[in-house]
Amino acid sequence: MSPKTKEQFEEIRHRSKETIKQTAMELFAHRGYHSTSISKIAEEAGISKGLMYNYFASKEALLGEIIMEAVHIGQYLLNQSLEASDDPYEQLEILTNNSINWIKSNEHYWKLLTSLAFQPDVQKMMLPIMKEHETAAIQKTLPIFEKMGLERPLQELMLYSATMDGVMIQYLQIGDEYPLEDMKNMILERYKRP
Amino acid sequence: MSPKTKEQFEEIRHRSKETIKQTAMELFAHRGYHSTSISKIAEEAGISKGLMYNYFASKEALLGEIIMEAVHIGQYLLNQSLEASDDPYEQLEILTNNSINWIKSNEHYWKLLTSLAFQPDVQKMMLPIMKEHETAAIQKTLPIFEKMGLERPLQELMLYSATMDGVMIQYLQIGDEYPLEDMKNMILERYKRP
Amino acid sequence: MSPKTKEQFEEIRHRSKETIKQTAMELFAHRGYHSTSISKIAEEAGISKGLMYNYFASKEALLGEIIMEAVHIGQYLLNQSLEASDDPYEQLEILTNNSINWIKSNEHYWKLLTSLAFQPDVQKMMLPIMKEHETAAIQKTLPIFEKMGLERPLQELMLYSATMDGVMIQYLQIGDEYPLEDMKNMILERYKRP
Amino acid sequence: MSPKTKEQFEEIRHRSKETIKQTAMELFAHRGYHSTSISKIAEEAGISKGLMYNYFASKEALLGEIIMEAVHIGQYLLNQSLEASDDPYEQLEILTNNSINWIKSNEHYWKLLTSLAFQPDVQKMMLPIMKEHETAAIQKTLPIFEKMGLERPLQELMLYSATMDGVMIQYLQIGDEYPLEDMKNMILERYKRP
DNA sequence: GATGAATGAGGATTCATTCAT
DNA sequence: AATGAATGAATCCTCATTCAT
Repeated sequence: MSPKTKEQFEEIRHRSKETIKQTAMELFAHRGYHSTSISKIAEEAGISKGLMYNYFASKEALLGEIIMEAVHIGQYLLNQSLEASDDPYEQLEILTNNSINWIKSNEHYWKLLTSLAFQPDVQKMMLPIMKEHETAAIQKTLPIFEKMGLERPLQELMLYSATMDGVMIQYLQIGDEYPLEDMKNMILERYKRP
Repeated sequence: MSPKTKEQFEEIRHRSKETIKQTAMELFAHRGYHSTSISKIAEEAGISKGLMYNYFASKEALLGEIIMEAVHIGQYLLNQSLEASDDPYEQLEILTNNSINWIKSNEHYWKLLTSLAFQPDVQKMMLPIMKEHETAAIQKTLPIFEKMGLERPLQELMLYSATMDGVMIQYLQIGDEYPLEDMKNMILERYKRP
Repeated sequence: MSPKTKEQFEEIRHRSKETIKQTAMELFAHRGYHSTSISKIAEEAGISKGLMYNYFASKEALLGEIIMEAVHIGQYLLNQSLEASDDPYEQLEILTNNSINWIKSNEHYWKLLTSLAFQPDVQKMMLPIMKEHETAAIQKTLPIFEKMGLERPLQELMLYSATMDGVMIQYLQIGDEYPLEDMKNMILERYKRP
Repeated sequence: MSPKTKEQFEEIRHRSKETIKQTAMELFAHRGYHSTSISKIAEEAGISKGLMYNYFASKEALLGEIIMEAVHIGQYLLNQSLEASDDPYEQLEILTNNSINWIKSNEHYWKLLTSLAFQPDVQKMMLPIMKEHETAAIQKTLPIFEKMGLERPLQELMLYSATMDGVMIQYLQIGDEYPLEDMKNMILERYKRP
């Protein structure tokens, strides 16, 4: 008889949103953003098409929230790595380890993000967010290479970042056969304390 | 007025196909595969929608031919680099230079290819081709690193390849501000004749 | 803390219904019946969507009640005008004045009613009510023109009514720039005591 | 074997567009703009839903073209009436006759236009067109009342126009039982040569 | 009385593809 | 070879209405 409390509604909303986001993320990652229909998401999430729109204003908005979540995780990961130590060599090792571990256990996210990063029509929406995030990431990461006393720290950072990107991308393409650990060790070999 | 010979017809057909492929490629690269309609391609190429289907069985087939072309160019590039010298250090330098130059002057192709490579729905179609090509490329490139006398030539090749991929991808994302030459030099620095 | 009496419940219920009706009426008038969603009405009225259905069986029923209210006001207006005098010239003057004043101070109602009156899909529902009301109105108004001793009182009534409708409609379309008073005076000029 | 000529395509296009416009106009008039779905129009016109969009960019664009057509007819009617004579009394008589005859034989158009004129959401689109047309109509019609030597020609024009609107609207509501001819004669009675 | 989550039918629109000429 | 009209399935999205609490 008594109506549901605000907290109950809050709880329901939260759970539904998370379910939808999770389902959508996996589908987007597996089949591509454009090739995943709202119908499919709803079906897979076990809800009605209409309910989607109770939680997300549009397919694009849903994607937006998923991306934001990934960006925030990325930021958290970076911050955590930097805070774990003051020594640049350790920082880089931790950052590299964290990144690779995170990728390994969250392939979905990265499959999705890379697929989006290269789709021109989606880029328009992601680009501002990504650019901002990237700038912040560079500013935070650059000190590592500066403290290492390298000659051209920015270039070193860029090469490190390109290599990490390349490795991750190839891992995503190839799968578990990819010698991720070997690659990681070879990368870290380069930035060893002299 | 003279009736066209079979060769002339072939020639016309070939040129039309090239025009369409070129147009489609640019549109795909600029706007994304899914966001580019057959109508738009036909319009841009100055032909009718119907004629498109005279040349290509489907939108997917058109995409397929574009991809194949890129793959062949990649193979040609690799072969050329390898044939230019017997010395592994020179070979790698030439290969690296060729790759980077080719990317710089054919951004369209690579934007498209990378965008496709990460779209799961397109991957299904590309993957067999790409896998085969990749295997062939590894077989051809591996000797370079072997001849260099490196400890683990395959891993070195994979890291080289990942780094090149990462650099190219970042260049495509960032554009002319990206220090492509710097990156190239830093990469080659690593594989210097001892 | 005293339990509410039946009358108090009735009173609360009545006030809630009035609030909803008023809100709905303004939204319908401003944005159109089809373009106004139940959600919007509920939100604007500060209640839940579900509660709406506690008061009104459907969107159509809500509309129906709004229309009925307007019809009743029209009837009241007409009766009041007729009762104010026995002299037909005075009666017509009062009726004309009342009508115009009422329109001026209740634009919402009339905007809505005219918009509805011309929407074929709504007409089906309104028509019986309107027809009945119209017949009653004619029966009540006709004596005015008969008492004036005009040759063809019914036709005179119809022309009067058409003119009033036209004036009101143009006023609703044009707004305060419309010379409503001038029009009124010109109309009354025609039905002056000889 | 030979492909269709440009003229043939032109002809087909023209016929299809007209069919769609005609069908849509009748449906809009009978059932209301919002209550008429593209599906229904296509079905009634005997074509596929998709074809609609080959000819009209959207439902709204289709409506727009129908409205423009009506506006042009109105302008033509007015011009023709004015050109038929120099005598204002004759001009008004011809205009009145023309208007009423046109309404009688084109109920659809006027049902649609009046229904649209009062739907707030459609108004946004129609208003600029209608306003412009109205201003032009007033400028053309005003001289009639001026030449008649009436005291306040603009007001007379407005009352005439309101009356005509009212008569037409009531005719549309009531149908053939409405004494259209009587009304017309009574109106013209007022503007008789002294 | 009261809430808002959930439904699902229906609507506008897009687009790869076919086909008569 | 060439055209573009025509199709219809699929897509995103809206919204009146129901219902468990």
